[in-house]
Parts: sequence; C-alpha cells; structure tokens
Amino acid sequence: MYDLNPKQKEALNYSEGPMLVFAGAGSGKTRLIAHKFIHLTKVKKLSHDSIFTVTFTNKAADEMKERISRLIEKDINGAWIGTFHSQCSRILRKEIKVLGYNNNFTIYDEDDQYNLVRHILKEFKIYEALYKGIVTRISFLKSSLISPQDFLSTGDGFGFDEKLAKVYVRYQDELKRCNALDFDDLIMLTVKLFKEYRDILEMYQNKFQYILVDEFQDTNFAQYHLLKLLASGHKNICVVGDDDQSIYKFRGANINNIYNFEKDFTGTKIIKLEQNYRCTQHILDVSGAVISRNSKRKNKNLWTEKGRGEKVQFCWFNTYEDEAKYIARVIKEYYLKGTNSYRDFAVFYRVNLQARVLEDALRDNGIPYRIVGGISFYQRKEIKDIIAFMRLALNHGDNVSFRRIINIPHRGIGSATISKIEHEARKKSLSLFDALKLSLKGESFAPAVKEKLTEFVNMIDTFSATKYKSAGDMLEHIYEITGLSEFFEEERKNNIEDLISSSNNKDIKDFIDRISLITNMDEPCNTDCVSLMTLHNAKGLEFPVVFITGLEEGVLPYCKALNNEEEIAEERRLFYVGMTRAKDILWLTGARKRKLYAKLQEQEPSRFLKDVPKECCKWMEKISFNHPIQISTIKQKIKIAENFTIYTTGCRVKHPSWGIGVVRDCYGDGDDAKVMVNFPNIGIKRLAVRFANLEKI
DNA sequence: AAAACTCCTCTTTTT
DNA sequence: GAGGAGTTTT
Repeated sequence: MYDLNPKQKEALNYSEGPMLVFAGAGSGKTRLIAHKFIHLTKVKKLSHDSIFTVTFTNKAADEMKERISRLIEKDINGAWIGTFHSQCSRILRKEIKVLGYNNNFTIYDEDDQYNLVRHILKEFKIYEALYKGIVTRISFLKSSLISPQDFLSTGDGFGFDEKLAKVYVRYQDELKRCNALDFDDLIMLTVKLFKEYRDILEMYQNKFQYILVDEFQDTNFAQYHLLKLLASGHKNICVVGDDDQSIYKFRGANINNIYNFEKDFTGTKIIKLEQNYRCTQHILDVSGAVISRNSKRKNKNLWTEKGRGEKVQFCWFNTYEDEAKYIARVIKEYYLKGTNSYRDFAVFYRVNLQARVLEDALRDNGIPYRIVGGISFYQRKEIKDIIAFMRLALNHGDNVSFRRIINIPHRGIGSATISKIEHEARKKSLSLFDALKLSLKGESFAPAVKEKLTEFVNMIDTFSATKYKSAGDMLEHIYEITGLSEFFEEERKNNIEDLISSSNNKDIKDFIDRISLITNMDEPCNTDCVSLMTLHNAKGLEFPVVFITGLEEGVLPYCKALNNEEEIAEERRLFYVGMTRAKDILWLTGARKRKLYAKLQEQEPSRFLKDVPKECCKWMEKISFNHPIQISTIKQKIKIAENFTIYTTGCRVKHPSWGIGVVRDCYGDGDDAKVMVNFPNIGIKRLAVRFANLEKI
C-alpha cells in the first residue's frame, strides 16, 4: 500500500526493539522514515507526540513534517520532529529550572561563543587570536560530555592544557551568569538533566514510545548518549544512516556511533537498503569503486533499475579558468539542446574560494546561477545587532548582547565606561545590565555619559515592559526607538526590514528560539538557475547533471586534510557524496594550474581518480583551451576529445547525406569517439565522429 | 569618530 | 588578494 520495496517494507514492519538501517545514497531513507512514522501511528496506534524523531537540519525537519502531514492529510502540530538541538531546547525550556538556570535562557550561537571567549582571553591576558581554536576545543569537550570539572580532574596527566581548562571553567561560568546556553549545552545539559533526575528521565522515556533518527552517522557522542538514555527502557529505536556519507567529523560527528550501535543494543535488527532510485549504473559503479577503497566501512552493493546511462566524464584542463569556462560552455550546450533547464545543473567544489571563477564564467555566458549556502542571513551584523536588543530585553543577564549593543548606534560610550561597568558587575556579582542600573544611582559617571547610559537603560526597560503582539511589533519598535533605522546604510536596512516583515505575527519566544537554532534562510529557488555549492552543502540533494570540480591533490582531497588515513577517508566520502548526487550525468574536472589564495600552483590529479574504473569513464584532456594536444595523464594514454562538441544521448545531429537524426548512444574517447544515430527513414547508423562530418543542432 | 594603517588569516559548517 | 579586526592617527 505504501509502494515500498521489500527491504523498505521489512524495515517498516519491524517495530519492536532496536533497528539499524544502512541506507545507501538515494535509497529512499527519508521516505522510509516518514512512512515509518505513519505506520507507528496507524498500526501501532501511537499518538503523534509520542514518537521522538530526529533530523539533521531544521530544513529536513520541516520537510519531514510537511511530508507526513501531506500523507495523512492531517496537521501534526505538537509532534516531536526536529533536530537534536531543537528537541533538547524544547525539553529544557520546561525542565531546566532544576539545573539552576532560568527557562527564559538565551541560546548562544558560534558568533556569541567567539565574543565571550575573546572577552575571557582578554581578561586572562591570553593571546586573543587563539579564540577560534579554543571554541572548537571547548565544543569538542562538551560534545564528549566532559564538563569543566571532569576536565580539571583528568588534568594532572602529561600534556594537560592548563590554559584551556582555565578558560573552559570560566566560559561555562559566564554562560550560566548570562543565563545562556550554547549549542553544545543544549545536548549536554539535557543529558545531565536525565542523569541526575531519574524521574524526569522516566517521564520522557514513557512519553516517547518510539525513537526515529535520521542521518545517524552524523551524531556526536553526546547526542548518541542522549538517545541511549531515552531508549534504555523500551529499546524501540530505529536509526537510519549511511557510514559512507559521514562528512562532519570536524564538527564532532562520530562515525563509530553507527558501528557501535549493534553492540550497544543487543538484538539489533540490521537492514541494508541497497536499491538506489537516483543514479545510473555507471555513476554507481564509479562512486562505488571509489568509496570501496575506504577500509573501515560496512560493505554495500548499490544497484539500480535505471540502466547504465552515460559514461562519467573526466576532463583535465590547463588552468582553473579553462575548467570554469568549459563547464559554462557545456551547460550552455545542454541547455540550448533543450534537454535540460538550468535548474538541472549543479557545480560542486571543495572550498568556497573555487566559486569565484565559476561565477565569472557563468556570468560571462549569461547563465543564471545561485550559490547555495554561503553567509547566512542571521549571521549578518545588522541582524545580530537588532536581535541583541531583543535578547537583552528578554534576558537582562545576557552580557554578550549587552557588550554588543551598549555603543550601537554610537552613543559615546567607550572602553573606559565599559570597564567601569564590568568592574562593578564583578564586584557585586550582577549582570552588566543590572550593574549599570545600580551604578546610575551613584555618581560614578560624567554627566554627559550618565545621561546616555540612563537613556539606554530606560530604552531596554521599555522594551522589556511593553506587551507586544508579535515579534515583528517588537522588532519594529526597537528599530525605530534605537535609531538603528538611521544608523545603517541601505542594504543593511533592507535586511532588517526583511527580518521585521518575516517576523510579523510570530510569537516572540518561538521566534527567538527559531532564529537561534536556524542559521540559514535558504528559500527555495523559484527561478531557473544553475546551483553552485560546496560538497558539504550538496548532502541530501540531487540533480540530473552534476559537475565536481578541482579533482586535484590539495583541493580534493584538501591540502589540510592529508594528515592521516582518517582524514583522507573523510575526503573520499565527501567525493562520494558529491558523485551520488547525480541522477543522469556526472562530470569530474580538474586543472593543472590553480590559483589558491595569492599563489598560482601546479596541481596533480587527485589520488581518487586512480580508483575510477576506466570502462565507466570518458577521459579527455584539454591542455590548450582551443588547440588540444595529445598528452598522457593518469597512467594511461588519453586521446583528446573533439573541440567542444559533445554528443549525448538524445541530442539532434545533421548528417550531410542522411539529414537529421537523434543520437542514441555515444562511446569511445577523443578521436575514437563514436555515436549511434537514428535517422528517420534510414535507421540506426554507427558513426565515427572524426569522419562523419556531423553537425550538432 | 572617521580614516588610514598594519596584521592576520584563509576548509568544510549546522545547530 | 581580500576581508576583518585592531591600532594609530587625524
């Protein structure tokens, strides 16, 4: 009834006890989860809010909710479908008081973490530029559930980082003082809550009769621990993932979670979904051959009913500019041929700086494009500024926001005044805001400064006291009163106005939570354009035609990820994720010379190309852009393909004597390229491109 | 408080 | 080679 394949059905029907689903790329795992949710409610009669469903991103959660409610034609408001972070914040908003926080806590994002750590480093007189590394390390500790106290107590060993420990202790203290939680706290404190308050844990264990986890390969230690706590009673947990698509190790994702699952949950049912609904067999063969070189992985054998499809194209250029120009021309050719619209194409790259040259090339060819990912809306300075007013009004303890806006817009409050307030706050153990308020009663400030400060305090108090109808109302009020509406230049003002209109008639607390947890606002692309993105951003997407660029040593794999086998394995997975996004046609490209940062470098072809089975590929090398010369590469002689004329199945050609026909198949490389063309009235002809004098139309 | 200057960094990134 | 941040100069 659900139109699922046998393996998917098996996974659907197994609903007592732990299950691990290895879901290969394109094997319909999101579909499985949606159906499983419905199955649990319909057949097992579970209520919508008794299934704890975790997705990797908020976007995925929204899509999941939408998908489910469309399938059952019912609203599922109140269902527990979300990311680990949003689920945890929902729990903590209810329960956190027992841990000594107030439940109107503020959620700090990475930027706030940076600010706080920098502030602490300044105070400790530690070299401030270390802040990024320190935030990363603190985050790693927290996602391993190592509290400052734990870290200190392990600290007598060799190589212990005294400074880090000191900063970590202080950082965690400051967060609490601010009544703020960072992303890792959301998980760590929920675990703490469940460990220390068994009755609360039991309540949630009973509440959540079933646990569904998507993208399990990207969970970290703390998240997995949380799942184990929640599932330890009934053990009704189904995790779905693909170890080959684990690409977030640098963010704490622990691929071992997926390998340990069956040890941690005895009697785990394991199901492999190996039927792929996306790619052609050629693409599966190539990507499969590459990924099979990783040693530590569950073996899979992906297959498809789609047929072999076109061969994978590999193209090696003289320079990175040639690479970009060629890609633009190829896209244009496909487009003009009429087989594809622009939205069918995606170009992937390892690092963002590769986008620039691609953009130029596309623009020169008049090809519309969009960049997926990139700087997120909510990270913009002006957005963070106005939100800081909102946060401080709702949580007077939020020192990070206080420091951010005390002199925005400029009201003549300099570092001397701020240190006075900091000092006072420390002395009286108050928040900066409350310390300031108290100081204003005394005579510690010059009259002019005092006036400005009083104005500031009154303003924030007004925002706190006013009962707003919606987040939009509040922001609009702030926007006017603060003078931000005059402070920023045009573009920033527009962004703020966009924010205000998007927050109209939204509940203030929901809105704050949402923007704290949602970091990007990628609206769906309505116009017909080519998508450019990093390989990381490509995860979960699919396109008919995919280009993966920069297949060079130092780019893919990236030069900073060559330190050990593990890192290279992750780069290989990244490449794998990219390849398996392609439905029909996959192009792999690279260039001999590439400009990275300021210097032009000589590049070698990527080591991953050695694993690509030759028979699945068309290889060509274009050393000189318009005058190809023969040269050998990748351990074999490669003939150069005809100059920019690409024949693909489905394209129409004109032959001097047989007229117009449709290409049915193409094979062979360079001078040996042959095509099979179906000419109406004449029939199918096999032709060598070199001799046939074909004209593409 | 703006302008001019130097220094630094520059993987990937969602929450 | 560019953007950001911090510092010094005006």
